[in-house]
Amino acid sequence: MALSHALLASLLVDGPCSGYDMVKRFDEKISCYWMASHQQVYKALRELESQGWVSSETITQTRRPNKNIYSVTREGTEQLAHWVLTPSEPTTIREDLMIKTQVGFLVPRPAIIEELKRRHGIHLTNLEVLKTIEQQEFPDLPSLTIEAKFHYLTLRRGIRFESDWVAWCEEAIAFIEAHE
Amino acid sequence: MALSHALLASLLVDGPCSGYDMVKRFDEKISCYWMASHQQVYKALRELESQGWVSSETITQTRRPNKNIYSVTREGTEQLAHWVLTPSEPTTIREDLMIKTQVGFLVPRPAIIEELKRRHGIHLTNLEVLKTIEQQEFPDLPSLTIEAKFHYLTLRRGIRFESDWVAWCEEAIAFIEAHE
DNA sequence: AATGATTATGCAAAAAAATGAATATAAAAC
DNA sequence: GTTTTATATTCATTTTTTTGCATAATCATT
Repeated sequence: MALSHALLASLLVDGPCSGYDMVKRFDEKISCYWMASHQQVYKALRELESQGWVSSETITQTRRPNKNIYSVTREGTEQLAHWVLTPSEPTTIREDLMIKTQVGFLVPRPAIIEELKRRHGIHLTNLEVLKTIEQQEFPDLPSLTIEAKFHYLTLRRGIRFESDWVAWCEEAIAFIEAHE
Repeated sequence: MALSHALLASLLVDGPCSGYDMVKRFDEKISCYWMASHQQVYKALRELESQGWVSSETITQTRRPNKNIYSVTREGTEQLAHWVLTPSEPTTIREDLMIKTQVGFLVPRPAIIEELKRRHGIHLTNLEVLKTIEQQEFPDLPSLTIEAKFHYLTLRRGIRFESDWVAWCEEAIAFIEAHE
């Protein structure tokens, strides 16, 4: 189950946090290549704790509900390192938009163009966010620690991913509009 | 459930087929942006039939087990067209390799480099297959029917996707090797 | 003073996906 | 001659993900 490994990785790299904070980290989806609902995250953290891979400390708060701060244990770190050494296959692609593109001829041309433009906008926005982070947090690459360099590589993956979507959307829109 | 729509789209674009053939279409993963096991496919086809979105005809064979050939019904086509008109959000990314990259500093440098090279090889192979199809099946773009053009666009998405992975792997390998 | 957003966590059910096992025939490879 | 691969489908179990519901206090806004 890679979700638990994603949680361990985040706790290790970005520091200990509560389930609530973890959900926010996932939602921000920056440098994070996993999505999960809050129900999944809370459950997985409890399971990780019962396995001994994370430990939690309850912070009693008066003005807010109490929160459990989770940290990776030594055993959790070892398990994570072990998992990193196992090969992983490319994730299966499941992309609604590609099915829709395959049968785009079923609907009026403007409808599919509109959807492609909408997607173009989404990916362009994501791209701009990621590029801003790149400029602000990684101004001088050679000086980075090895940890930061690995973090930078995941950011680069995101930038490429979003750029690629933007470029494909533009190609697709132009191609369909050029038909006839 | 987008799996059922993927099945409808394939039956419509690539023609009626059996569950067995459908699994092969999925496995070939060319111009197909969905993955499914044979258990999933057979189940989904039965459900689609009970909904009336596909119909099946049993072909009695003597030298082979009998097979059920599924075709999209008029209602199935309408439903698919209707679904195409609904907006779809980008698929959530769940990529093991990115988690591993995030915490790549936990393992010896050569181990992570090896994994990146392995992934590079996988995507390079995929890319070559897709590029061959592009050249063979789409030599003259302007002359294509609109159906073929939409099909071409999904192929282009695949080519971009694999190219992007190849490029990132190369960038990542070079970047890590340049450290220190 | 009421409304909505934010912080913080949890249970339960349903849907979807992954995994394991099974059947049966026949052609092809070793 | 035996094993492997291909054809063709199904059932059952487990895991994972999604969706809906629930609680409860505080902070900011109208």
